[in-house]
Amino acid sequence: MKHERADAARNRTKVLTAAAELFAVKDPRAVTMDDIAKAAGVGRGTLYRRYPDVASIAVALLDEHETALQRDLMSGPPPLGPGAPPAERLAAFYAAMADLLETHGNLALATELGGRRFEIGAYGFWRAHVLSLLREAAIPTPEALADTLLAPLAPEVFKFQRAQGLTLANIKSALSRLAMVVENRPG
Amino acid sequence: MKHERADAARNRTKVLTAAAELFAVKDPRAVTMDDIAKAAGVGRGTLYRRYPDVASIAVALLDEHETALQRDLMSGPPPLGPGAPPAERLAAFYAAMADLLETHGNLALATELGGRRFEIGAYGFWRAHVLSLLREAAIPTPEALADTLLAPLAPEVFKFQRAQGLTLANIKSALSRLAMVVENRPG
DNA sequence: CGATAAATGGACATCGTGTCCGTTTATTTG
DNA sequence: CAAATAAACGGACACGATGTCCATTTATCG
Repeated sequence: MKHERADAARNRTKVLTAAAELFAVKDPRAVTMDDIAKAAGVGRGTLYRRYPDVASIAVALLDEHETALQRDLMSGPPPLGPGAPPAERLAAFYAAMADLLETHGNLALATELGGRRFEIGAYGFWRAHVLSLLREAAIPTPEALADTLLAPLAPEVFKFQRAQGLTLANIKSALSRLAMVVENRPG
Repeated sequence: MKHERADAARNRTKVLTAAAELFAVKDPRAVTMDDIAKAAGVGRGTLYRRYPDVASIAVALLDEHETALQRDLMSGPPPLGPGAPPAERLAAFYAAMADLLETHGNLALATELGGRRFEIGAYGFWRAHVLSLLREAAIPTPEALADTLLAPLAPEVFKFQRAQGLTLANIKSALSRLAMVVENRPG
């Protein structure tokens, strides 16, 4: 494929760094395409050329952190990666996601503007991962449970919990209790 | 207190029925104050006089259904009301909420426009209920778990699951498995 | 039947969106 | 190095929704 033009590349990074700054400083849901264009010193048209909306810019920024976790899930050491029992892997996944939300919560929030939560590629990945854990644990009809178990990881939920005064440890603890549902036990 | 003026009362019902119609027909997130005013045959100013935004109209509509459930939770027969063990009460609550979402999902969706999920009074009620069940079950530091257990009841989650082809029964089944986390078991 | 206060409705100013297109700039080619 | 070409740029524009404001209408009371 052809090389990206120099000015294009320069503007891309200007946009991304400016957007990251904005997301970090103010409420991500209040960040507008106009804001980003202004902050990046770029025209509106230039911005829209690459990104159709604010959420997709946030996705681009968050992506790098998410793919790191995704790699660990697929081929990292246990309990995150393969090798540990499903319940432990789920708990480890929860803990890792909580850390991700703690560090990049604002970004994650911006990612879902307009209720796009389920349309984003990452959600499909997390869902597939949880689903495979449920299958490995021989849970019957795991499809519904996968979404159910993913719901508490919604950025809004995490943000709300933190705003309530709950600590990261509190939340992780609640999530690890949740992870116990994949254990088969006497009915 | 003074009586509500006749025309005011008439317009109130015109607004509410028109809004209910709109929410039922089209995507609730696309319903605008303008739409409702037009459909109700009422001016914008009249609408804003009573309701500050679309979400609050949806709240008014949903309220009646929610309060019925809230009454049953507090003083209805078990397992929904007091008397049954916490795990069963939670499962019953989940089932009732799933039914509510199945019937009034669009309304619930409209209720949370602008990410207001946690600011709405109803959420506080559900949270208090779950919290009391967790306390009764002697779960340590139950605060974080309450929000975690409530997260799968987000209207968007339910809607997504249904859109995926999952049945109401599938979802209820997943939720009742979730309810098992309140059972104390050998660690 | 006024008088009074409440209720109404639409015009207005503002803001964000997404598109369109004339202009500028990087890159390629001779 | 200079002209040619294609890509990228940026701001103007039209649109849609919001929330407010206030002149006018309407219900209610004495």
